[in-house]
Amino acid sequence: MNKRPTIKDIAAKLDLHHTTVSRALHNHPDVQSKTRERVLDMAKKLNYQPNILAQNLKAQRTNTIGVIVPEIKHHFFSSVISGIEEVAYEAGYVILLSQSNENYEREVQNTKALISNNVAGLIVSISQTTKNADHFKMFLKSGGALVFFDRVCEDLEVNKVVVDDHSGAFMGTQHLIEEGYKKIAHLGGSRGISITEARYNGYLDALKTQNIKINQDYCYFGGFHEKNGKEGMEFLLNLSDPPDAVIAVNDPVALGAYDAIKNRGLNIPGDIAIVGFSDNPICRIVSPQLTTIRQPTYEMGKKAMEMLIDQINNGDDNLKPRKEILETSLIVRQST
Amino acid sequence: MNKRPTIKDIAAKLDLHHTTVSRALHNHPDVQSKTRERVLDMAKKLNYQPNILAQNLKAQRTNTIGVIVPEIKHHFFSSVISGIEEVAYEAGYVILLSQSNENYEREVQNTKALISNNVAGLIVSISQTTKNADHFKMFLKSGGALVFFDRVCEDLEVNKVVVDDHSGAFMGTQHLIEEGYKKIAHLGGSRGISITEARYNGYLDALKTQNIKINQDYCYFGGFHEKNGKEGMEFLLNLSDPPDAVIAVNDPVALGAYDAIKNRGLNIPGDIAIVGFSDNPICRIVSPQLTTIRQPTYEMGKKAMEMLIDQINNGDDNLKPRKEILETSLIVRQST
DNA sequence: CACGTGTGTGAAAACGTGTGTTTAAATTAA
DNA sequence: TTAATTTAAACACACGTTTTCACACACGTG
Repeated sequence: MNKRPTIKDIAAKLDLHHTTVSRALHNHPDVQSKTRERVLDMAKKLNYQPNILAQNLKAQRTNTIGVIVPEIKHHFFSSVISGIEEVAYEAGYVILLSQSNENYEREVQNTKALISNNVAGLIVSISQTTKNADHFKMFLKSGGALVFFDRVCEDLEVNKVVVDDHSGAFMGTQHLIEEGYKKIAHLGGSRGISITEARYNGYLDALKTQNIKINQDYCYFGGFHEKNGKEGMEFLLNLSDPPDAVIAVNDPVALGAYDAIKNRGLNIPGDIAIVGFSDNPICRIVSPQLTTIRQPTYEMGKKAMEMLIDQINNGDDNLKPRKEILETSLIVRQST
Repeated sequence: MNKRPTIKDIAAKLDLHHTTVSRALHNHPDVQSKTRERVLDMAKKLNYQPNILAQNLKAQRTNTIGVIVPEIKHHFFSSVISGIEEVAYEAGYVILLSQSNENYEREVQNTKALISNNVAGLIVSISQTTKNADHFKMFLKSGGALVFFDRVCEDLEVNKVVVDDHSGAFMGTQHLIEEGYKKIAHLGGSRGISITEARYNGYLDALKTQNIKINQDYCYFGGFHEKNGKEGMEFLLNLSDPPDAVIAVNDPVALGAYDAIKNRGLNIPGDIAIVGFSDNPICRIVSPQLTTIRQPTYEMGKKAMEMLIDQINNGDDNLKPRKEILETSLIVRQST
């Protein structure tokens, strides 16, 4: 259990001052090349690794990025995290990950914990139950760098990365209209969440553009999980005049709808067509393969991290925050 | 951009010494209850959050756990991470996440970065290309706490959490035998990786127990991805006497095999039966639904974190490391 | 010889906390 | 009343690092 060596240990071995060692390790010009070599050799020999804690305390910043997502295990989020980590790695940052489990209190706890850990910045997709942004405001007030992705806090003036939810839902709905479906329903997410509203509006606008009357019974709002989709679809099927097509707020919800439809012995897309949202890998595997709106998840993570790094480096407080909108694309498969 | 308040700020406002503030915040008995209250009030008023960096530097330990996985976006890993995070959160730890992308050099880099960040412990599933454990030995030598999960380093004497891979593959193979399949093949992972070997041996032993001759042509070793499964299955189908059943090293590989089989216009399970390994949610959604060996992924993460915390708290160096083996179960669906 | 100019190194302070020890005041015991 | 004890707060130092400043020495120049 020999402790990690420090620059003082190196200094002692070489009969130098630890200051000199510090300089040697940083290629400071004031240190003789011969001395530098002795230091570097000894550092390697002792397997010296700098104590980042001490470095950070001294420098008053860290190489750590906090990430808060609702649920790690969802493909969408883990894929975004993957993108974040990739860029973070390149840039010498390391990510502190936590999940809110869609729970507001836990999101607040996580935020505080990450702030306490002096993260250089925060990348967040907010939980379904979060209606209040005080914990983020607090972070911003103390000069923190924050980027939201996907589920953003619309009324907070910070950098955001989203996909073009409106246009995605618009495309999906339009596709259904073009395919000749007349009674198009929408399985939405939790009300008040940015993506729920944007996708709902995309759906509405596509119908309006084609002068199709909007039937409020066809607009169901549940949540983002499979079971919400199943419940919603059951509700729709129980209507006296059930829809012949559905566009869902995301793929899990669409697959929940699959369940409900198959349970009734109905056929997709014969009886009911379905469009998902995200292009989860499952889409290609289910039968019939699910038509969906592809979101560039990995790119989203990369973009979010790039924006954050940019913000950290050019900490210009009065810089107008940007909202990066990534394009979605319609992937037509067998379910429509 | 007002800086975060420190105990010194609180002390200055109350005309106290910062150490008194420190003690007040920690309920030290040497501080008057009236003083303590004043301190707590001021702390709340200034929205004081302790600087964990400084605390950790002082205490020579952190509340940070490093996690290294091959790829975050894989359901298996993200689900394990979810379990890790859950227990970590309960215990006041926070996780530093990095991915090796199945690349040995990157795994080494990640390990070093995490060590530099003074993690209290490390939870690792090693990359496909890792044949050398020097980076972990280095960590252990300096007293680090390490737990491996799933893909473990067999020759390192540390805590491990694995599923009973042998018994899982045994069950799966036996199930195929019982269903009457005679020509059972195995699509394995990368040679040398613990789970590859354990599952392969489970397959072999099941055949031996039933006195079924082992055909080396039926044992293909690729990797852990879908494309490896597809390639492997194509190889098997090209044999002069192709198998009538396959047990794969994991679900993605099994699904890759699906691809190859469907491309040939063959029927599952009519022409070829398939058994996967993991019980990825996709299994229930593909058609035909995939028979698989369920691994308790979430529990695996929880268990790994619990073991790690245990090790950190009872830092008994001469404690014999444990190998926790979680039970697998056979989930019979439509593919067999 | 006095001066300035580099050059390589050491000394000290700082980042925010926590702990062991000391001091001053308040309380109790003799 | 004085000494002994308890209490509450302050002080000094440390964690590992970086940085500012100062110093010692060698060198060449006027």
